[in-house]
Amino acid sequence: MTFNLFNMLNLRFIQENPELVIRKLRKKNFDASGIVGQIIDRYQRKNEIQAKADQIKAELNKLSKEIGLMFREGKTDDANAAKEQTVELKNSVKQLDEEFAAIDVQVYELQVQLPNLPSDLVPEGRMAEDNVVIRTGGAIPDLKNTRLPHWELASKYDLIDFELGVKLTGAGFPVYKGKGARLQRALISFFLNEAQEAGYLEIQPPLMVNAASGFGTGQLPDKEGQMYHVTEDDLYLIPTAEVPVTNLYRDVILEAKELPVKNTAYSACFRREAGSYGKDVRGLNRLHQFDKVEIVQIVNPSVSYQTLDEMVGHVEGLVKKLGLPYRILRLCGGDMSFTSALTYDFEVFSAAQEKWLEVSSVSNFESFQANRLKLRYRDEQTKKPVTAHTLNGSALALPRIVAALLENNQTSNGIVIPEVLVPFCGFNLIG
RNA sequence: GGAAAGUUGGCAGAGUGGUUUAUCGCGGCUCCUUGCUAAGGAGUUGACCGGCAACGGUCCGGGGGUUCGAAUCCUCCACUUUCCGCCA
Repeated sequence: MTFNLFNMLNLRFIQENPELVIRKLRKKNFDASGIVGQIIDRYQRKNEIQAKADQIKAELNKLSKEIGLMFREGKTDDANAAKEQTVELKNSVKQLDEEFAAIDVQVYELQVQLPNLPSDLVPEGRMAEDNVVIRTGGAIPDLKNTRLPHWELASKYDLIDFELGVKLTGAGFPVYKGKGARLQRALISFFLNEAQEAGYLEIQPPLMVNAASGFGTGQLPDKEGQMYHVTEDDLYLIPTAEVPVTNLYRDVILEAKELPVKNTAYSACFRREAGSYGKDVRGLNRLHQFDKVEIVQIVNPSVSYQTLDEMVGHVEGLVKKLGLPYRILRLCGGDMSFTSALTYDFEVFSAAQEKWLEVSSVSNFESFQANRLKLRYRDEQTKKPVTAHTLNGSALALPRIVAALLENNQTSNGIVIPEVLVPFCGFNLIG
C-alpha cells in the first residue's frame, strides 16, 4: 500500500543539524552529504540577499512616502529630485529580487530531494527481506491438496468476473457479483463501523481532486504517472482517500484543543500501476480500481508515536476479528517510503497462493507532510503556529483481504464467512 | 453550453492612485464591572521571511505590467456565485 509522497524537511532544521540529517538518511541508503552542504550554502546566500533587498526596499518605501508629502505641499522641484534618487534603488531591488527568486528555486529543488528522516526504531536494511517481523497472529489453515486460488473460487461461486471487467474497462477492473458484491459492501461497513467506534469521524470525500490537492499530499509532480488524469477538466482520480482527506487540512491552523483529529473514509482507489505488470498481478493481487477504508490522524508532535501504536493496534484488531493469519512488519530503511519516518506493514497469509499479501501500511510522517501542506496547530502557551504531525493507515484495503478470506476459509461445503461480517452481509456461507 | 457579477484578515464587509500603519462590525483573547445581568465597560487581535533583539520586508484569488508610490489603473489566468439551458 505504500505510495510515495514527496514533501520536505524544514530548512532551518537542516541548517542547524547537518550531521544528524546525513547520519539518519544513511539508514535509508541515501547519501545526503552533498545535498545538505549545498542547501546550507544556498540557504545562507538566500538570507544574505533578502537582508540586502529588505534594506533597500525600506529606503524606497520611505522615499516614496516623502515624495507624496512634497507633492502635497507643492514642493514639486524637491519631489522630482527625489524621484531621480529612486531609479538606482529600484534597479538594485529588481536585480536582487531576481537573484532571490532564482536561488529560492535552487534551494527548493535541493530540499525536495531529501527523504524524511527515519525514526531510530527503523531497522537497517536494503530491501523487503530486511524488514523485521514484530508480531504474528492467527493460524495458517491446513488446507487439502484440492485447495483453489481465489480467482478460481471467485469463478466457481460466481463472485467476481474478471473477464467482464475487461470487456467494460480493461484488466484490473473486476466486476463483483451477488455474494461477491455483498461481501465487498459488508467489509466496507464493518471497517467503517470499527473506525467510528475507535473515535474516527467518517468522511465521504470526492473521488477526483484538482492539481493543488495532488501537490499537497505529494503525488504531484513526482508521481503524476501513477494517477489517472482527466485532462479535459484537469482532475485526477484519487489513488487513496488519504489525498482528499489530508487535503481537508491544507493551509489550516488548528486550535490545540482540536487535536487529535481522527478521520476515516471509504473510497474507491484508482491506480495506473504503470510498469508493474508481470507476476503477482493475478486475480485480486493488484488492481487498477479497488476499495479501501483509510484512517488519518493529525496530532500533537509529542504523542505521534503513541498514536502510531494505537493505529497499529486498531488495524491488528481488524485482521484478528476477521480470523486471518497475519504478521506485522517494521519496514527497514531501504523499504520505506520517501515520506515516512516509521512504517508498519500488515500482511495476511493467503493459503492457496501460499503467499503473504500486504493489506495495510501504517505510517508516521512526523512533520514531513505537514510542512508541505502548511498544516499547523496553535501552541497553547506561545500562541504561535507549530507544524503538526500526520499519520495514516489503511484499515483496510479490500482486495487482498477478500483473496485471503476466500482461500483460507474454503471448505468442501463452501466458503465460510467470518462471524463479524455476517450481520453486515446477511449470510454465513458461500456455497 | 450562454450571460452577468464577484474573489479583501477566523467570519462579515468598507475601501477607484499617496497619514491605508487595510475602516466599522461580529467572533476570539485579556482585564474590569456584577444593581443595565441569558448583561455592560476597557484593551487587544493575522500569516510568512530575515534578525539575539530593536526592527525591517512580503501578503487584499494567481501571474505579468504602468507609477516615485497600486487593494485601487492595465493585462492574462484560475476559481466562486447567480440567472438561463440541460439533467441524477
